[in-house]
Amino acid sequence: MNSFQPTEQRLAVTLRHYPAFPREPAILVRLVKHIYKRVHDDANAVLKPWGISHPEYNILMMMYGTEGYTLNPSQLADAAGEKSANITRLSNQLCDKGLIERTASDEDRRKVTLTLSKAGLAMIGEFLPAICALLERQTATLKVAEMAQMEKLLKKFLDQLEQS
Amino acid sequence: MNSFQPTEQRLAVTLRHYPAFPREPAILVRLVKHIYKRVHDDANAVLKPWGISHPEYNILMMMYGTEGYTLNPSQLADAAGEKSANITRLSNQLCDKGLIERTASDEDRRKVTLTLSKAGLAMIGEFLPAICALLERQTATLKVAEMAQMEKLLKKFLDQLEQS
DNA sequence: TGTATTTATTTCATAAATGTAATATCAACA
DNA sequence: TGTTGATATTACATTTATGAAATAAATACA
Repeated sequence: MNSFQPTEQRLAVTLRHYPAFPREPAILVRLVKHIYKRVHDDANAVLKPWGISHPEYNILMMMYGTEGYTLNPSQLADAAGEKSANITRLSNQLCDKGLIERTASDEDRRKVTLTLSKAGLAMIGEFLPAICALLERQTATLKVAEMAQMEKLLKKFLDQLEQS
Repeated sequence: MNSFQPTEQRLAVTLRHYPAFPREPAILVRLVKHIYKRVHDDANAVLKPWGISHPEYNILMMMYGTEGYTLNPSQLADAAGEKSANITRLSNQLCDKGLIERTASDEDRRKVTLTLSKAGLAMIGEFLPAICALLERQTATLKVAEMAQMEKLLKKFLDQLEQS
């Protein structure tokens, strides 16, 4: 019934061929992949009317979530989970669209300061209702306690990933 | 201490700016993104000695997990969660490397049959121990019950994503 | 049979992501 | 002060992913 079944089915066969294969970890990794792809596609679809992509949205939201709407590329890379080369490209795009502004920092001239522009702030105000609706829809059947539980478990998973 | 903190911190500020923003759903989506990136990078690193990428690995494993090691591109797209254009490119690469074979189907000549080659099967046998070790490491701190719980919750999440 | 529809796959143009190297500034300290 | 090493950012080349259109075979059915 769901898109995961073909994947899960193949894992069962894999286990018959290779019994040492760790089923649970593999299931989790594959579920995460499926979910990520879906979430990514959905976000792109919702954002299309504003002409921005999901990664661009993430950048904008990380700036929106920063006091003063200002940070520099390396902080942005951390917050958005993108590599620095991607940050350069994405912030160029957003500059071209007039949504953020780039200025050289005075104290440390290696640094660059990125700030949300008025237009960027305005656009966020426009698409946020659609994004909120999407997020609500995507989790409509999940109970609050389930989401909290998932958050806890995913954080533990991420922690372990980063240590290993 | 972990890479998610900057992201979570920004979500807190976002909520002050825009209280209607659904915190839990947003947290989950961002955790999934972080986890996926990490898992993807780790797998690429482990597979590098064999000269294959994570998506190529996924293709090979979906074939390994199929009776007769044979399927056609559209089944493969479903199982691997890749778009069909990607399947063409990836299966071309794997053909070039001699890991899979492509033949025209007799019953339905629109279809193409992809089969794991002897070399492909052999390579899987070689890298599986390293992959198993990776999966075990990545989930070392997770208890069996926690993984089972996460599987259940992630499946429910994915189901909802696909219906909305 | 002939025509229209649907399904399977690929091609091609474009966009997105990544790794590596290059550039520039800063900090430390002899 | 000058030199060294570290850090921040960007540029460039390459790989990877995607969407949309093209091709070709199967199916439905008038």
